[in-house]
Amino acid sequence: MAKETVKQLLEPFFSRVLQRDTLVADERAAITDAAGEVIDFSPGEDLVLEGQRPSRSMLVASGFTCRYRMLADGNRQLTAIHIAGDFVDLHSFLLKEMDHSVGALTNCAVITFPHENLVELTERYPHLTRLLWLLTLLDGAMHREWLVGMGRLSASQRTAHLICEVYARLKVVGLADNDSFAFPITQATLADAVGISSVHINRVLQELRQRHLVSWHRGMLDIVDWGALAALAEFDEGYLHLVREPR
Amino acid sequence: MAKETVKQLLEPFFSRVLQRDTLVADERAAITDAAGEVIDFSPGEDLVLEGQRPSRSMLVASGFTCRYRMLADGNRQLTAIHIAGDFVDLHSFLLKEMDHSVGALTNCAVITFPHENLVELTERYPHLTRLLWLLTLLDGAMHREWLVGMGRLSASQRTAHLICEVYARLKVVGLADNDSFAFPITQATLADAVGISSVHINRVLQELRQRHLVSWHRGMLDIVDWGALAALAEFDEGYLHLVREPR
DNA sequence: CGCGCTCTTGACGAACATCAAGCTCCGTGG
DNA sequence: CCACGGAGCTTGATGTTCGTCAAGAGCGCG
Repeated sequence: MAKETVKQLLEPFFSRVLQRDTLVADERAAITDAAGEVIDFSPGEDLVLEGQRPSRSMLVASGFTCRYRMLADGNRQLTAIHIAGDFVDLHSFLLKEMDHSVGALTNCAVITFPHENLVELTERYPHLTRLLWLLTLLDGAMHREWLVGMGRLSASQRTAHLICEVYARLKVVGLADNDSFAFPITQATLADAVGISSVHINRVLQELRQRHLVSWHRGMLDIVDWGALAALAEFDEGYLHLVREPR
Repeated sequence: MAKETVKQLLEPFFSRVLQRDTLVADERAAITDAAGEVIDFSPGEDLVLEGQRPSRSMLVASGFTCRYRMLADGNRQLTAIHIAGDFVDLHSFLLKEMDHSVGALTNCAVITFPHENLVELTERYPHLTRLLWLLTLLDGAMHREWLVGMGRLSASQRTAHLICEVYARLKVVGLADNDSFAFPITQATLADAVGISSVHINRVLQELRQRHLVSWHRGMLDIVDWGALAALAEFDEGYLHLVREPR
């Protein structure tokens, strides 16, 4: 894989990082050099499975992926949705064994980072290490936000919240504008993210449409009334920590 | 605060770390030296509040604490319960602003680590940095586990799961044996952790007692039938990553 | 044209919230 | 020693949210 191509694919990642801190040229180069193979996945394919011990971590260059766990009764629960610029399993670098699976929701391209390269980065670049660490802390912050919603918000509030979050994150990597973005996933997948049945997500979406908060057609999601949507969801983007400062 | 006292208070922390990796003497000393003031808290007091920008992170030496968020309707949702040996806000070192509060559930003692000392640790001790990082990844793993439960398990399953988790974690720091441990919190707090009402947690606990899974009296929790409890909760301690290996 | 996947709808039931009241336990002060 | 008060626990009645089951409609794709 040509280095120029990798640089291109890493653009969303650098956007995400530079939204929170700065990088010197040396650090940028070190990351680019640490990249390995690039892999494509189709919808429904798994990037990595629960129980596996990956020897590399994966960063989404394009498309949507999710972390999920299956339960005894066959139900599925997503714990994260990942977009371009996100590491999906950077934590496996230190946790070693995957405690969940990662699946592709759409066609997507993924950049791999061999763990031995990551070890070297952490040995040589303390500031870069803190930035990689920060990215996993952002995952944790999003987990907490989902957790609060799961425990105390209604199904329509959680659905609204998820839409707000995905929109806010897509904006950072330039994949959303005019209150609109491509969101080509099924209602069943959305239900698994929100923690409700696929029948109920359908009724929730009808409610959100009837209240003129969003419209969602052929994989394009339009936010009709951002203020009302965010108010319903009690959405406050603070937990995304979109502030550039020294880390 | 005498250094010997700090060493003593750090014992649960070292137990936790040494359950997952090894530490050389130099690293152990560096951590001990990085500790600052020790602070005591009473039940109901807050260690740190949402929106604050702490200049130090706190490690629980004894007692129980929790992370929580308040919602518009006055409801509360816990996102973590912390025991001796846990950092409650190590993430604030890099996230800077707290996106949730941390409260004391019982009397507790807390060791502080000024962020400037943590920066120095990360500049000088790459392996130690990875271990601190690992601890925040464990928080993330627990968040995911709670999330799956919130989305797809019943109230009694989630309650059983929480009990299993707390028990497994307390064992690591030597605070549980004979299937029994001190758990001096109110039913209302437990309800806020599980994401249900205080009326319903009461009924759930009655069910768990009647099914001879646990008993809970005067702040002592006894696990009567671990196998059945873990089966009900679909509890598998894998996500706690209790395996010693090089990180 | 027909097949399969996704979306939609209605009827019914289970899980859990809310409201309201009474109870137990335990520390405090007379 | 007992009366008092308050926090936490317990119980019953009732309503809402959401799950499950079952069937059908729309739609893209071969």
